[in-house]
Amino acid sequence: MQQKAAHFMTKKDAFNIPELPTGDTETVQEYAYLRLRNAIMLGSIEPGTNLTIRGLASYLNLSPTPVREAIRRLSSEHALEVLGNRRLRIPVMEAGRFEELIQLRIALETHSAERAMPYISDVIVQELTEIDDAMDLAIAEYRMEDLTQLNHKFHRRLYGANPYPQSIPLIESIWLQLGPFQRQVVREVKAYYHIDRHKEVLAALRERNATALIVAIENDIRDGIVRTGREKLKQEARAAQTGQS
Amino acid sequence: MQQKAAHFMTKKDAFNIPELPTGDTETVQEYAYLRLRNAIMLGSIEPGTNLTIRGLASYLNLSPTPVREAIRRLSSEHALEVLGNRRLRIPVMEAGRFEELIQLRIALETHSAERAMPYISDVIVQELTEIDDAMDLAIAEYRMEDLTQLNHKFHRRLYGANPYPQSIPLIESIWLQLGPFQRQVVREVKAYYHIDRHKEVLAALRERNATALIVAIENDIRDGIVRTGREKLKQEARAAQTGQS
DNA sequence: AAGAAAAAAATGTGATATCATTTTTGCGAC
DNA sequence: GTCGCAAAAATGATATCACATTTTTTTCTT
Repeated sequence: MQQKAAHFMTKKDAFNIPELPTGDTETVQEYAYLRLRNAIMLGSIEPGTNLTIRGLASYLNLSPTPVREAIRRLSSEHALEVLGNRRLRIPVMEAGRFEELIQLRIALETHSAERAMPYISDVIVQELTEIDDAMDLAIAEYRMEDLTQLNHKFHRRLYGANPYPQSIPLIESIWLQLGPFQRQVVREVKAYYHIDRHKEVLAALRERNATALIVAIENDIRDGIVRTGREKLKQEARAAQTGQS
Repeated sequence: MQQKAAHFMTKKDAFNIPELPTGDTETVQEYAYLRLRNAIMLGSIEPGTNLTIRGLASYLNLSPTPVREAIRRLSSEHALEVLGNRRLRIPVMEAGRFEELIQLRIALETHSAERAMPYISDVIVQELTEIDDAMDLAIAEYRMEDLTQLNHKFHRRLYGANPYPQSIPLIESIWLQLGPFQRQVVREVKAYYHIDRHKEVLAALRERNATALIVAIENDIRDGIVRTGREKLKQEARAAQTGQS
């Protein structure tokens, strides 16, 4: 079945990398980096797909050099794997890795929220409220890409209240690793419903209550996609066991 | 004064990047990456030094291309900054950043220790004991570079007991950011003495006591260089305030 | 001597060429 | 058909080249 699908699916149309506003990039390397990063985050490149530097370069109409540099950066952030042979791919999620990434995300984000708390001002709470309102709208209109981006913006703004937000790049690396899988889940599982825990986060911030904030952040992460994601991974494991290839 | 020093100090001898066994590298890019990484970690390149891609390339006897890629990776790991103008440098430590990095390190490493605990076996405890013995020897003989490397090896081995050690790359990024400053401290502050908290860590592991392990890890990090580092940063801040340039 | 303008050198970036290695394709034997 | 093998194509890695921009040095003016 898989082979049949691969038969008429050439490399060209195996993925569709969304374009990107070309304005805000200074160098081609950065453009390639941002565009590939965005594509990975949005799940535009199926995990497991074989990629090549030259293939991506010609797809993006660039020379291999800047693409290669973009790939080095993405591989440093664990957004993609550089396999020993001459292949690149977006890592395929595994149950054990998923659990570790979620736990790591909780540890990092609760820590960052706690470290940001002393710097929370009314202005920041207001900004966060506005982002949350935009999220409500995105949910209502089922704009999932926007929802993801707004969610990241919300968290980034919160942790970035700390004047030395050293943890943000690490958190973004985790987001980047979870992104492709999350999008797979959202795409495949129809019965996905969103529980908005940001209201809890905002309440804790308004009260300047650090303990409540930590709990709210943890709930937010857990309710995100964790349950549905676990379910999908269990099903895949079961399928692999019965219908071994 | 600084200018006078810079006068007879050409770019060539502003740093001395240690050589590296050329055997275990497959590509030139990786060699450059490992060698620069090692040099940064060892404090061979003074934070704040102006660097150029071509300068490093000619210093390492390589073409600019692989050096560029190595630098992209290092900049992704926040081991060095790519300044907008055409300059690279190792970031200079600041008090606020130092505090955040230490707190982040504690959060990440206690989390990782806890997540590794269920996978700790007698074999691993034995390996860790051997590394700790080697550290005692290194301290006695005042081999500071070896001590750093063995310390990292100890922690890596511990957290790596977890079959999905997703946190290790993030922790290594923090080490890389703290490394240059730590070496400055060790070099400048003579009255630095080492408190070995690894014995506590090992005791907690033998008892399979997660709570004690977390405390021991936190103590280990705190006792490392934190107090002395804080002191140096305070002194620098004071000096900058009085003798403003 | 000091500052401004001009010339020279250096730098980052990206495309291209080359080479060794790997992957894919084509083709004949069974 | 399918397996094996050789030819062909593709790929990653790196050096080099070209170009625009920036930095540094030199020269000229006052």
